[in-house]
Amino acid sequence: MSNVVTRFAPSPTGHLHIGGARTAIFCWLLARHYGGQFHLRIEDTDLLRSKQEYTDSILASMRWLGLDWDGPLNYQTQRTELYNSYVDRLLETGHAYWCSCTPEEVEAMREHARAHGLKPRYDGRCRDKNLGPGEGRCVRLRIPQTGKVVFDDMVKGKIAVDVSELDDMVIRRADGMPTYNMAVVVDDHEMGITHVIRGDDHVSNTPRQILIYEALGLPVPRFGHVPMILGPDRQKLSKRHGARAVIEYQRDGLLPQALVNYLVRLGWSHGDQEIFTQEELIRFFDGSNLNPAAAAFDPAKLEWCNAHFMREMPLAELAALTRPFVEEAGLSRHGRPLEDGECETLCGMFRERSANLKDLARSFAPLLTEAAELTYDEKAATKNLTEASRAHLAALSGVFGACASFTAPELEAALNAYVSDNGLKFKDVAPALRTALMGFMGGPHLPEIMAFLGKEETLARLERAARA
RNA sequence: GUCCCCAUCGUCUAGCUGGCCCAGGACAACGGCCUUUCACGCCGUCGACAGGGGUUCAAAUCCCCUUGGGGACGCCA
Repeated sequence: MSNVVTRFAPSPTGHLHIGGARTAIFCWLLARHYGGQFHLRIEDTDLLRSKQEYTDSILASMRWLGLDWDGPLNYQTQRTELYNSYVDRLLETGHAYWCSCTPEEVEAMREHARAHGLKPRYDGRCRDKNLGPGEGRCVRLRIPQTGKVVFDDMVKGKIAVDVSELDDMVIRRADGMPTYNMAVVVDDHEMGITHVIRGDDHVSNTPRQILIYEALGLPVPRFGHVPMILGPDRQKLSKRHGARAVIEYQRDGLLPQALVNYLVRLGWSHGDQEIFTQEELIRFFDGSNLNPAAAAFDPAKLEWCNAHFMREMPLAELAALTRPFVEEAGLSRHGRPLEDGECETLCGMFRERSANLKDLARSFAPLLTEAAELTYDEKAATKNLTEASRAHLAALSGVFGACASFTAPELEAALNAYVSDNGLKFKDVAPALRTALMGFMGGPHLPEIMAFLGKEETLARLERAARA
């Protein structure tokens, strides 16, 4: 396969959702795999619902996901002249004709057909009237009366539809605007699209579009219809499934590479491999191994995937991405923003305990409040801050106070010395120490916590807990 | 109603040129190990070829039917 050109054609009537994002990813990967081109086309012909802010949002999400596109952005509006030149061509060659039927009349035909158990379709009554343009007249495609439209779908295989299932569809409305199928064919041809990958709700449009290509004498591109994404309950995906816009995942602290990885695996596979780098995705995604069955969206696996990437990525990178969430959470250190090094240290300490950047940032909170502000988990305090353990905390305050450099190794050595010198076991003091330092039974290793807190803050926490 | 598409563990899937599959991996769940805690990690358990007919020495893999899902039948996109 050479010279692969794909496209993603969203309508700017909302933010980019995960279904569209997955389609875009597939298109992008196919183009990148074959060293071809990936174009973006904004289908904004729905004037009422299309908004510039949605176009901007979709573009922002595309960039965030790392899906760069080639060439200029294409808008469908203000190309009616182009579309109509193709319609004219069809009219001239006899592949299309003017129709004076009103929408009401057509609706009546459909009702009639339906009532007789037939396929509701236009009966072609204006086919041979040889009408010209006129008020209220639309243009219809003159489709073959017999035969089948057959195409080999990249994901579903051979699909055949008898032309009797189709009718002479409108390609130009009475108001002069092209219909969707007409515009898509013209655009895809003009853009040199070789592979059309889209949601499988378009399979039934495909034979119609192929008929237009054939009437125009244009080469028909390859089609690939990917199944829609279902909710965890196997129903059509909706907001209540936690399946939202890409921008929302971004706000919740998901990593784009994790979302991409998860979405790609939903409907595509490469053996048993679960985690891919972008390079691997490009190398392996050749348009095969696409699953023809619909897949259910699983938030739990997405979360696992994200947690995985958070653990694997370079710490400095993670820290840079986490910082905005720290600020958003209103966290600071002694009233000043975190330094890069501090943020990185905290990320290293907490990253394997969080599944997204937002939670990661929030998990820093216990280490960023003042000793007096730290809240104790009631159960932990009752259980661990006993009279005996409080005495240990007071003693430990002196032990740590004597540490000069206050580094984790030094603190660990001091703590171990205290334990063994007093004939204790580590667990005789650890729970109390943890409660005093974190406020609850969770978090990183004790010496690391103290090293980050620093001598003053550490002692303040020990003393406060010892008094409690 | 008509047409099109789909069908392996709860979920994502491997398998699909039939035998290596009394079906493999991952997420989730559960149990254990590690461990001061929470996690991570590691080990293990539970768990599926929708049903019925064929074809074949042999079927998850091929064919048919049934059932169950989904989609489409607009001068919407």
